[in-house]
Amino acid sequence: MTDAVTDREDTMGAPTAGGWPATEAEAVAEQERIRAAADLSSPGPAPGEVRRIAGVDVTYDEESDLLVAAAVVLDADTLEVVEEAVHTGRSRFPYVPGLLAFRELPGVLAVLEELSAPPEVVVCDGYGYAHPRRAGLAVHLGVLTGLPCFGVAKSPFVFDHAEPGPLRGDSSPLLDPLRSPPEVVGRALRTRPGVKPVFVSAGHGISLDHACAHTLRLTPRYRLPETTRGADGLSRRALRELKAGRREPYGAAER
DNA sequence: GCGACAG
DNA sequence: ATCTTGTCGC
Repeated sequence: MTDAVTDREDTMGAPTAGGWPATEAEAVAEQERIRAAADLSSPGPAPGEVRRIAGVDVTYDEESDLLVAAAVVLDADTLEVVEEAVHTGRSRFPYVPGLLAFRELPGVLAVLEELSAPPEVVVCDGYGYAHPRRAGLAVHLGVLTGLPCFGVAKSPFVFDHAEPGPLRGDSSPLLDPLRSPPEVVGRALRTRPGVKPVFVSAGHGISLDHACAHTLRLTPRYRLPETTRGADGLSRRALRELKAGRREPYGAAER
């Protein structure tokens, strides 16, 4: 009776504000415009040319429909936290593979506004150019903000890659198998020896080489960049506190 | 038609 | 994404 697409649209909820897409078709059309506006040729800032580098992430609560977006700005040299911000909102778009940006960006844009000054580079939790329409989260955020952005994802999504060498810094091309010949869209990068690689792709205003260099600078101890770890931790913490605060003190919640 | 599918 | 304890190892 209904296919998967219809089911997803049925879960999208109330009409959205600010011209945000209300359907998957609108979102796809918007991605075509985003792709056309992306800067994929600038080398952008290299490590050492940057002071403030930020990570952004969003955590969701299924039942309440609430979300918390977090931004953590690090000193690019020392990796110390220099600023943090959170923003609470409500989900405007469901998770649909290939349309993640429409779920995450309202919160991310809002939390970036909370910062005292814009960061010089933003690291996204997901993909950039490595996307079916070359318009992943990091591309989209970069186009909307004008900030250099790149993506570091934890899983290969729809792309292919050979196993990188075992050492930190080893990498292999991330390939889109749906193009002939397969196009290089990113890199599987080993950030810790013997540990599963991360998947880096350029977004906007920064090259893949620089994105990988930043990623290695941000991973002195763990697989994932400190920016991502910081933003993920902060958003989870903030959502947990928010839920605790909304609950009645003695479990007298239902009414 | 079916499975896969960033977070 | 989220549900979840302990456990092995540097």
